[in-house]
Amino acid sequence: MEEKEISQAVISRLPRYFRYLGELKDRGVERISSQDLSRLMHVTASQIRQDFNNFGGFGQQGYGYNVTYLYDEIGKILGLDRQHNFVIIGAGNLGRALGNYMNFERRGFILKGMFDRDPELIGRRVRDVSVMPMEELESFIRENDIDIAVLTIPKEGAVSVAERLGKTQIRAIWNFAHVDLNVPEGVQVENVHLSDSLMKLSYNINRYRNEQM
Amino acid sequence: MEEKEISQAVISRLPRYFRYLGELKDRGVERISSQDLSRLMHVTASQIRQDFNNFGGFGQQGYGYNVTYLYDEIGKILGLDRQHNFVIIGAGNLGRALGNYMNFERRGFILKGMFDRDPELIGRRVRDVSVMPMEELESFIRENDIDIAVLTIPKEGAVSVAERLGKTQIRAIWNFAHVDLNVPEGVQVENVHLSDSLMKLSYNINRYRNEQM
DNA sequence: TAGATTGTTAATCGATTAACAATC
DNA sequence: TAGATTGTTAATCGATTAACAATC
Repeated sequence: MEEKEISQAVISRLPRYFRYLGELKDRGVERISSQDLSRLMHVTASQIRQDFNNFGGFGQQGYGYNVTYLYDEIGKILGLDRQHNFVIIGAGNLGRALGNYMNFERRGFILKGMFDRDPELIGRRVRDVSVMPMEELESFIRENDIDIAVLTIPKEGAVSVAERLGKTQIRAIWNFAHVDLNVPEGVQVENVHLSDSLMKLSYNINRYRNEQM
Repeated sequence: MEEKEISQAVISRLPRYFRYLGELKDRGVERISSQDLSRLMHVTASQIRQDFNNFGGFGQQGYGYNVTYLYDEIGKILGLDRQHNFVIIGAGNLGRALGNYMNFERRGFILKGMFDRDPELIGRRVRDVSVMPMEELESFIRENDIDIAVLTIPKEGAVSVAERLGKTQIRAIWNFAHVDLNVPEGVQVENVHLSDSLMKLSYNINRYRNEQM
């Protein structure tokens, strides 16, 4: 295919484009120019055109972009036209919250199983899956075509579980544990470090306070 | 104080430094050079020194950095030496999960109250606070010295709640709703868009798949 | 003192913005 | 056709990395 690598800065912006285009589509808007979209999203029109052109032109000179077409194309780029089966490892509060979050399913992310090492939680149901013991992790992944593992366990256990996952067919780990994971190349890790995010918030509160003084 | 603005790129890296330094501290390590830290964290030593020097020198030539001192200083920069009182708005699965997450308290973030518009949930207890009705939001914020609001409600309600919050003394919104908020200047918004993060993960899975072909 | 390592300036790299020719 | 707006090249800006003099 010989495509040049797209920078992660661009990728990070795609979900936001996707969201705005989805809203425009729902409102029945048929076409939009990069300038109108730029005003709506508070980014430059130049950046919008550059971003889209990383993937080949989606627009038409003198017309703009067809909303539905662009929405679909970005969806495809993000892989939302495929089904992704996932398991959640860690059936605590956060794991159950994510398991219950229905919107993922709408985007093709299907919860297939949940795991926990706490015997208390085994058998407990979250939507239509029940919590399984950690011993069954590898066989379940193998037999259910799982490609994403969501890690919602404390950081102490996360590193060794990630190591186990690295030996399976899993393609990606969505990591909520507050630790950096080591995985074989080819396994994607996307970190959601909530306390990092909260600290950034805290910095910005205090920065603003100081600027005012 | 006349300080030059620190870029958000630098700020985003501080919590990770803080985490690694905390671990080193716990392991009893007294000093570390930028080079050793760079190997540990897989970033360049140059970046580490540049980052720290944004805030004035924390190190000593020929010696390196004192771990405890550096840890404390970064903590102060992040505002972790102050107490931040917060409320959670939205007592669903995610709101309760965040409310139960004890580690925030260790960093000075104290849960003071929870709110929901669902009468079913009013009075329900999460740790030592109970869920209050939305009508009480403003008075509670005023009377309890709240400076952070955590938004864990569906996107439909989030925009109007953010508007209400903008009129209070609140200094920051930690936004889990999948929508961009409009707030007065001086109110910080830190977004945690989980589905954006999942989409990025999805992109990277498929990118890697394509590269192999 | 000599060696180590920072703080800081300079060079490079990458990402964003501006400009405009191509074209619908 | 004329006007609008993209696709794309060039210019600018900012962030990262390299280099080295200062200094502990």
